[in-house]
Amino acid sequence: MSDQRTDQLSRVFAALSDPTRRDMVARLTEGDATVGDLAAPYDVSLQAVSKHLKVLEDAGLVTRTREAQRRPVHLEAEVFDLMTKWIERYQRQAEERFSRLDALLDEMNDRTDQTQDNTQGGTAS
Amino acid sequence: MSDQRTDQLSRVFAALSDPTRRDMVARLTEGDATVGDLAAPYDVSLQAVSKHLKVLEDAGLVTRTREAQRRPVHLEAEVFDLMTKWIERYQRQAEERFSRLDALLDEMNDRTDQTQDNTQGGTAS
DNA sequence: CCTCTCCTCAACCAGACGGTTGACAAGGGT
DNA sequence: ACCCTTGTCAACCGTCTGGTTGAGGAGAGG
Repeated sequence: MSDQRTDQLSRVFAALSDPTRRDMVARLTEGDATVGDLAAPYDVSLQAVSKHLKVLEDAGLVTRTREAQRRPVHLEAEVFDLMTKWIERYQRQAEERFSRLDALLDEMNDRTDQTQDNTQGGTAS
Repeated sequence: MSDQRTDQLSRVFAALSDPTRRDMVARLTEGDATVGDLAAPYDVSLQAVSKHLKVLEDAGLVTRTREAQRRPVHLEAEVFDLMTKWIERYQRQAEERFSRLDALLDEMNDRTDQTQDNTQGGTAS
């Protein structure tokens, strides 16, 4: 299948399931940053931050280039589209089904009106 | 422990980071289903599916009601908004920064053209 | 009543995850 | 040359996770 050792979508969702990593992504929307910069706000070791960045990188959310001893981290915002597409798809489907269900219920109400006697003003949702 | 165990956004992302769970959500857009229905396509025990559903429920993506011995599972699509809002916010920010950077680079190019000559003979110390 | 269906709870296990510390590679600054 | 800054790699540790099996609760239906 299209499962290349856990697909990217899974990795993206997993990466963003950590508040610290979400925070880093938020920070990166303001511009590239070094590992040290990103580590500063948090009370964890630099190595931990390095690991977080590896997770983000493996998810394709981030790229790291080389600049002297520093490794500037850059946000790759296109990956967001992957999620948005997935979400929108099922969100839309759920809404469609919802309106179909509404229509169905309306129809059932109509039928009930025809076959059975209806109580007055029964505008049940 | 600042929030209630872990915040909902984290739980939602974590819940959707599993392909099986994403698949279940996809299936639920077509209508409510029982645990057995949901378990059928996968080669795992019913208990495992039950656990998956608990994760989805804790994330607020799903609700389970009671109907005889069965437990129909219902998708709560509103939770998607939580993610979409988060994503869109930073996606937009990243794009804005991108265009600002573009503009800045253009301006820098203009200035370079004015103040300096070309790369030739640049014995810069 | 007893049984069968549908599902959850509890215990357990292997592996992934987030964190730590220690060592060290890479590259300036002096 | 030396050292200091910046960051990664590796090993280790406690916890969470996804899976299993076994036991059992809640109803429908003989």
